[in-house]
Amino acid sequence: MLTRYNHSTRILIALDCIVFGFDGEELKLLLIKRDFEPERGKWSLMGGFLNEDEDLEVAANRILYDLTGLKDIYFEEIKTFGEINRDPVERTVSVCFFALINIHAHSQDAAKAQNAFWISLKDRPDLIFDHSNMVDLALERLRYRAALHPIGFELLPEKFTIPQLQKLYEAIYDTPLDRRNFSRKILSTKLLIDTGEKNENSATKKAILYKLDQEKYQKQFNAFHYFVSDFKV
Amino acid sequence: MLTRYNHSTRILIALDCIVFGFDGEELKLLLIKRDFEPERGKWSLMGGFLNEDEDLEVAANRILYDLTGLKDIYFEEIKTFGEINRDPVERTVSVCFFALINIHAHSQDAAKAQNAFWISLKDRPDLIFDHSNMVDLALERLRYRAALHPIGFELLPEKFTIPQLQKLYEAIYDTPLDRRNFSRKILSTKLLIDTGEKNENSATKKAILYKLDQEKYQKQFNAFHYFVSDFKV
DNA sequence: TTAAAATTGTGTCATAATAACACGTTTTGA
DNA sequence: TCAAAACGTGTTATTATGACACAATTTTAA
Repeated sequence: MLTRYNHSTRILIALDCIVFGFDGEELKLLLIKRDFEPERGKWSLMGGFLNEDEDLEVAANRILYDLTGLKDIYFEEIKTFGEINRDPVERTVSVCFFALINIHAHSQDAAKAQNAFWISLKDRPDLIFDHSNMVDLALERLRYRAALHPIGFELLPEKFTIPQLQKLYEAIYDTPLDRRNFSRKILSTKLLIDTGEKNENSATKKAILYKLDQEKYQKQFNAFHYFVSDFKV
Repeated sequence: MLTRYNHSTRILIALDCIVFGFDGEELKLLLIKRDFEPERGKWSLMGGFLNEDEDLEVAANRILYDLTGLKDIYFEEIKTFGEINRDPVERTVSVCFFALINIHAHSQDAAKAQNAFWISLKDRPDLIFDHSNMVDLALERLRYRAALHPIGFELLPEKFTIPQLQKLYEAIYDTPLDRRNFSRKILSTKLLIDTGEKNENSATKKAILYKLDQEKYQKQFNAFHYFVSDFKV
């Protein structure tokens, strides 16, 4: 009986995560200002290595927890990056994923401990290694998925208004949307529950606060469509 | 300057591939009857290990070439499987992908050398490790992608008829489709070019043979939609 | 030689979804 | 109290979709 495979190379496995947030106006990334080697002082994605005694999915959750203090974050694997020289220190294969969080609900202490900062997508700096490619792919995938599934809600607080939701979609697709058609389309999904409350922060007419119908969200995850001109990708 | 990462575990990286084919009636898988250890005599996916001096994508192409004798096969990464005990021999992380090929265009010698056989999806045997989960996920992903992008053509010969294309979609989604609406929808994409030839194999009215407009295929890859009841997933 | 059977190509129609656009309401503050 | 800004809902024309009918082609058998 075999106990190991012979003639094969063991390689470091990393995980790198694109964390998206939304501040009400712009889509943002939670990036790390590195105060450790290699590439100290440069910007990178949050990442880590897969441990010997750890499932890949568990490792992803660990890395997200260390960054945000949150558990059960919504995330999707995007792609595994495996070019020979993508990491100049040592051959490393990286499993890349994106996560969506409520920008106001994570731990400031955790972010500080990782030296993490929210950066607008439009202002994003160069990132180390192939991390900029990862962000490009993550944004593309976010647009793809958000057009087909109601994952945008993961970026909003529990209670939100339709105009806030529209601003989110406009940020994701970097395009203006018609207020009236957007409202009709979103309401037709029956995913929103009127909380009876209104947005008291508004300086003009206060918009209705809705929350997500969690049961329908699960059921209709695959039935939701919000095409924005064939994804604009 | 660092030359290696310390305190991290190096792990075997495998690649496993689900190869789909279409015989005109049914969707099929190219599976390996293992004549090597571990799990000799059982069925598995085609796979292999990532080499030290090899890009991940190059490795995928190598594995597909060894199995089919073909280069430039259409394939998509699905997911990286990384549970601790998924391979009982040794901790192995597997990058899983699916490939689409013309069932009649690959090398019989290559298949014979790998002990590979076409098996109908409906008759598929139990597979080793987590390979059955991989096939489940691959089928789901194929349905998802084929509803949004014209990848089904990768499973057909260069020249094909609309009824053949319809049978392919019916096999992918395991559901009957209306002949007239299907034809209208496919022709409206303008992706098909009438070759002027007809299918001489038919015992009744000979259908028009079309070929794919390669230029439009590239351009409209993201604009093609063929929803079948919200993917039925 | 012709009629039946199988299959293909094209057309119609009612309904649903979408995009473009208008109007009235609420709220604050000048 | 009235103007400005933002919100909620409605209308209409166009397009897409699903359900369905009919005529044309080809082989086979009467």
